[in-house]
Amino acid sequence: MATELPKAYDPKAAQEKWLTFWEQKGYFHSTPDATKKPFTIVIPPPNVTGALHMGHALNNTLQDVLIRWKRMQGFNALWMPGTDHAGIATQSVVERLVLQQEKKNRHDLGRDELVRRIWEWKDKYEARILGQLREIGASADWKRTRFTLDPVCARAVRETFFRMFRDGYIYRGKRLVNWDTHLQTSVADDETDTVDTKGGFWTFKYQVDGEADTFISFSTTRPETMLGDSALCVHPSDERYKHLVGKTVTQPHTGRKIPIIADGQLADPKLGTGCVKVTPAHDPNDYACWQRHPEIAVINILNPDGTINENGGEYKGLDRAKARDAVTEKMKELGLYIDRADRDIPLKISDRSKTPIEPYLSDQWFVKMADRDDAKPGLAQMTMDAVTSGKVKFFPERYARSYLDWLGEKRDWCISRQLWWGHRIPVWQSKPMRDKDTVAIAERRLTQCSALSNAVANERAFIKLEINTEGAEPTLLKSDAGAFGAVATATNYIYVCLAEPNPTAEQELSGLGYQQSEDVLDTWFSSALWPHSTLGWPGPTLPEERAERTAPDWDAMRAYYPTSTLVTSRDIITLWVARMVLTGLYNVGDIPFHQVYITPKVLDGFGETMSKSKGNGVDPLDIIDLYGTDAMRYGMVKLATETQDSKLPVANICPHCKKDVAVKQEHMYMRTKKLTCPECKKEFRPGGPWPTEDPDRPTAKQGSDRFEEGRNFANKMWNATRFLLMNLEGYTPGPVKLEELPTEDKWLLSRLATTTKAVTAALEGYKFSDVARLVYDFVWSEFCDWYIEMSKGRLKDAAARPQAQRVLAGVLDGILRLVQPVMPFVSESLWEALRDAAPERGLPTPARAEEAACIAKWPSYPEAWISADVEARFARMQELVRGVREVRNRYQVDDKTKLDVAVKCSTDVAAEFNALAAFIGPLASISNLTAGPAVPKPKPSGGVVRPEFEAYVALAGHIDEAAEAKRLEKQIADKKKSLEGTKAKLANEKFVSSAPAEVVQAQRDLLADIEKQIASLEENLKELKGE
RNA sequence: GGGCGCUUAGCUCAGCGGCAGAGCACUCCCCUUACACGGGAGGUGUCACAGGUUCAAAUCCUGUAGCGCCCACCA
Repeated sequence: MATELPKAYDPKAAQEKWLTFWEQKGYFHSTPDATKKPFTIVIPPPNVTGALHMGHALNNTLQDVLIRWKRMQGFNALWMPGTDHAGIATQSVVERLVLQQEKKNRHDLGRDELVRRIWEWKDKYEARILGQLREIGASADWKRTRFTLDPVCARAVRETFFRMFRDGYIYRGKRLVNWDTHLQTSVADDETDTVDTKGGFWTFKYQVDGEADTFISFSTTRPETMLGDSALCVHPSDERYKHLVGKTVTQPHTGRKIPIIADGQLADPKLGTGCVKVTPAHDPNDYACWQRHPEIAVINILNPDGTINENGGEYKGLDRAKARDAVTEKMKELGLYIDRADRDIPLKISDRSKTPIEPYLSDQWFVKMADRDDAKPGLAQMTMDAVTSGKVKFFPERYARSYLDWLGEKRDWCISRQLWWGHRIPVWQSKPMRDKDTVAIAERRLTQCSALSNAVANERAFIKLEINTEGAEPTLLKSDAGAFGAVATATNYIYVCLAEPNPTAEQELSGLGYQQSEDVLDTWFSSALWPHSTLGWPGPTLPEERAERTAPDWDAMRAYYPTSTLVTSRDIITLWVARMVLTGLYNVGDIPFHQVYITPKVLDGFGETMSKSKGNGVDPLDIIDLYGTDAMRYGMVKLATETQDSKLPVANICPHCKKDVAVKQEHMYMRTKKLTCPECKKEFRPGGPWPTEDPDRPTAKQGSDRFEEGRNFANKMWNATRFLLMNLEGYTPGPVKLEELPTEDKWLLSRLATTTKAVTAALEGYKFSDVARLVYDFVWSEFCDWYIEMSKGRLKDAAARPQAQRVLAGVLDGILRLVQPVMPFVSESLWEALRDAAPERGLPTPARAEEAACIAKWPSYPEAWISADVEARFARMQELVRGVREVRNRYQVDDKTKLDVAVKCSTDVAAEFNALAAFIGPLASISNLTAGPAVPKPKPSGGVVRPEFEAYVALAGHIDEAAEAKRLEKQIADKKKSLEGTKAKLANEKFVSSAPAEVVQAQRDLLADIEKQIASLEENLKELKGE
């Protein structure tokens, strides 16, 4: 009969059981279904490097809450899971591994072998990450799992590149990029860190040509770049140098003549000597200066590995640091050295290799973002319009601004990366050609390639000429010694882009000496396509495919695109969100999602962002292990307030003696890898993202009391259900008629209806924290604390029992539904228990329960159940009960005198008690009203006892009369003060006329209340004094 | 330098015009047959600071300070 549950909820058993069950049932697999409205979320694909962290836990929990909720609401819910290949991050991890284990670098391995190793590595870590996602309860459609290098994604990437190339959005150009000399690749700005480093501030001078006695001095933090100087620059209004502008100096190391120019943006008269050297190829500001002064040269002096190249003359081959010393030394020898001062300089460091970044001029591919002259849309503007028009909405709204501001700059997007791991750029490039005739010949040759011509005719290949004869495009310039000014070298190219792999055409191209670009695409290029590439875009692309548009993937695209909500973190609004909107509009002609919810950030206990490099991360699996998945999820939902970031202080739990050892900030900064337990004095390694185990020292798990709330909550529901199951003997389903129910039932149903409505509204507004709070308060403070207590009496009464059982089962049913999106495991466990005992249940009319909570219908209750009147009466009753308890607790009143309370306290209250006669039965069963020690004894007083019970207290005679009198007097004085304030308020005409009627009424009630209280207190005081 | 947040109880955070709140921690009482991951009661606050608007400000406005994040920049 009644199932007997264990006394406490065991999260581990439940988790394993339900994960398996859900999967077997296939609840989370979605297929296109015309009868249901779709609700789609694509996961922000986690990098295949490393493990999940707290940020993932937060982000994915929230997505899962939305998906589970919408699924219950009857939507065709699809949560598309997957992972990202994360170009640099992944490649450098594997490169490092290979270097450690085999002492080989990537060039030793070769491209194919390295890529093969990375795939191997990826398979392993992807499985781990997906496993972790599954463990946090993610109800994703695992059958659709995607990876950004999957064939479906590759196809979409290639198609996008092809179209953009064809439409003139993608071009090749030279840019100063952040060059990682160690990994020999460019890295994005966000993949660098800027750290203050001790450096120097050198001042040198050059002699002005033709004027033996005239010198001009300048300062620099990087003397070695003097080898690449192509000008000196002063401020145009700087009187000190005005007469020198237009003259030249001879750079002593290279013998190059360089001009003195004036540029108001580059030179700051107040800084240093007011004169600055210009190295366009190795400094972003100088590069910008060159763009304003194209007459000066751009001289690259570095090899990709960071050594000086042939442009550095005799310094060729030297490492940067050695070159710096040598260059400085030479200046000393020439008597051109002035001084050197210590200075902290901001040094850009590559996130991946931890080596200094070198600004470096190189060939890159770009996506043009600016407006266009032709009819085609400007990509940035188009992407902005999607948000300004309200088609894509941000929650919280303010984040739309970061999006718009960034796009507003319309800066071109550099999409090439000098890596091996990623989508290779599908462009074949000719050798540079000197003149137009050569180009014409080359063009003609291309037309003789049959496979290629065929592809061109089918719009599956595109040929583009890049004519630079006029020097329109910046090229790497080397000025001849003794002359300055740009000498444009003619560099004409033919580029061929293939829309899909085409071995024959590729063979033809290579026969003509064309080479495929070595570069791969920026990871964000493939992530940008995620919402549509994972759904099968571009669908049929070949003519024969287009003829029959029946491919299943194409159906998915039509069924689920645009997706509903994107849940992501604020720091990739520009890198990712904006670009998804861009490619969605460009490729599909529609936005990728309707709403973007930006999650808060989980910070460490000291308010800093968690990161691997800081070593302050927390492993969600530690939390799950200690408190259970539901508790972890509840904690995440609870902290997701209006994007208020939230600190998560943690303690290491000593693996030897289980004592909590607080994490200190210095552990983090020093990356402490060893701690001694203050309790058992044994050593352990603090918890955190350490890559390997330490055999000598076990690693501590990390805990945080912030997850206790969720754990306790799960247990509370568990036991509430347990209580019900113990009292379900003889249960019969039956409809519930509100008007026939006792007040406490009406109250409970009113609260249930209110809560359900509020929870639904909170979910709709992405107010996750409210969801957790609302459910918690209703379950704990209302259902358990009051209703269950009051039901105990009725369950013993044969007449009242059936009704009480139905209400209990019905409300619990609603609770399990409400809590399911947040705490699916405990909900499912209790759903099962309840199903066995009361398969038919529910309010107002019972029905057979669904086979699982996760597919149960989302609840909603009649609006008519919500009654302010009932809730107010119940609230007053609670107040009275609390008053009684307080008196009893403070003065240790025994059971026998309990009734006296009602009689001896002020007559008004007694009357109220009588008016609430309907509650007397239920009241009696609230344990604390009936139980209590037999012997009354006085207790030290403190605080305020509700005035309505003062009479009783006085009569009880168990008190320190002098102290009580004093306390009463103070209370009376306080009350009088507050009475004056309220009177003044009500006497104020402006208040009475301008405040809302209910507010004024509340003040009047308050006034009356205070007056009554004062009278009562004064009465008590009199009695106490024996007057 | 530009932008966006934050500052409320010992800790972590809600509240965002109308009698200062929750969880944890703390004090006292209670192993009352759902739950000690529990029950009952209690204490705890110049709502960062300074001005202003308002009958009324933790809440709105202005400024100041401290903290955090993003973006630019620092020869």
